Amino acid sequence: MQKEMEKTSQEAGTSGNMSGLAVERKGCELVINGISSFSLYHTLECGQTFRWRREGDCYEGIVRGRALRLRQNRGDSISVWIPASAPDNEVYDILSLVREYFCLDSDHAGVELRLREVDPLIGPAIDYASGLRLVKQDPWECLISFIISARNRIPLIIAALNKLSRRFGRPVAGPEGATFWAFPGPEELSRASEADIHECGVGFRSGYVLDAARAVANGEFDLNGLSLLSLDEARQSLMQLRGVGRKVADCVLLFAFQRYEAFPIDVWMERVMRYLYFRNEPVTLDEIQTFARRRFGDLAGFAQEYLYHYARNCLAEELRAWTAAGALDGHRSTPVIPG
DNA sequence: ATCCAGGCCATAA
DNA sequence: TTATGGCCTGGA
Repeated sequence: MQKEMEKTSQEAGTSGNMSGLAVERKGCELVINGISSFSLYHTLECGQTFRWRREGDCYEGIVRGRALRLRQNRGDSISVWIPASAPDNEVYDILSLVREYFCLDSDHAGVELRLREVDPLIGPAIDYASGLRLVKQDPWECLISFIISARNRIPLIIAALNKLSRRFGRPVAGPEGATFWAFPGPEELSRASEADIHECGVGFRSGYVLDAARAVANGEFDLNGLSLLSLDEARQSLMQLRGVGRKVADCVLLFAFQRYEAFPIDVWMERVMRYLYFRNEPVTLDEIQTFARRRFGDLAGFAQEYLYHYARNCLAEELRAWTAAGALDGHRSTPVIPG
């Protein structure tokens, strides 16, 4: 096993991106050192995912049907729980899963550096959440998650996704005898009735979820095929699904298909962009989109996550006061006419 | 109580 | 093509 890990470390170090991961197996955990700028907290609590949960100083979740438990160590290092008696090949699978999901081999410090260079205003957001990485989510779970996110709140979204998993997903053995519930696949969900889904707290989006499940399950909608399309084509394709508009489509493309040029704009992003970049200028949503793509280019998605997370956690009061003061009135494409 | 929260859809001009 | 109202739900 030690040899296998050394080999892994070497491969990572010579893979062309100089990631230089060093992996070590220690009893029940796999320690991964030398990650290029990594914060488990910011990565899992910035809002891109919904189903990871914090347990003490660990985060637990399911990736590709496997239960994972992770902990951040000092510096850019994490530990991954592994069964003490796991054979080498299983440990290797877990390592591969974590590496891929968190994109551990990417030069994230370089991403942060480039963003700071192209935009001085984003500095504070990166200072606050340095190590925030975009993860590689399962496209199906990501799609349903963001359909449910429409006109909804995070605690309710989480509750709905967990209920769906508990009811329609498969149980997965986790650390220390714990049971995790995998998110149900399109086939499993397509066998549910709209009433079943509604009972999970999905609300008026229940029909959208069931439609999507059926379309994907019967092959009418090719989710994996999206990776072959251009960003615009893939977005148009996703938006043919009921319940999927521009914002939800961009979230799926960014979080599941690594289309880092995507820049999803929700109410928080609209507020923070107007506040930081267009303080007293009238701009439309489209103009904000265009501005972001031009300024951040192929790193727009990263910029979006830093700004979104920063806005919610650091600027909430400021933004509330600003909008309450009527700052947005008259600064949209169509001014509100009283009376 | 009324309002609103990580949008989208169906109408209407 | 762009502007409005309504929508499950539950917490303030």
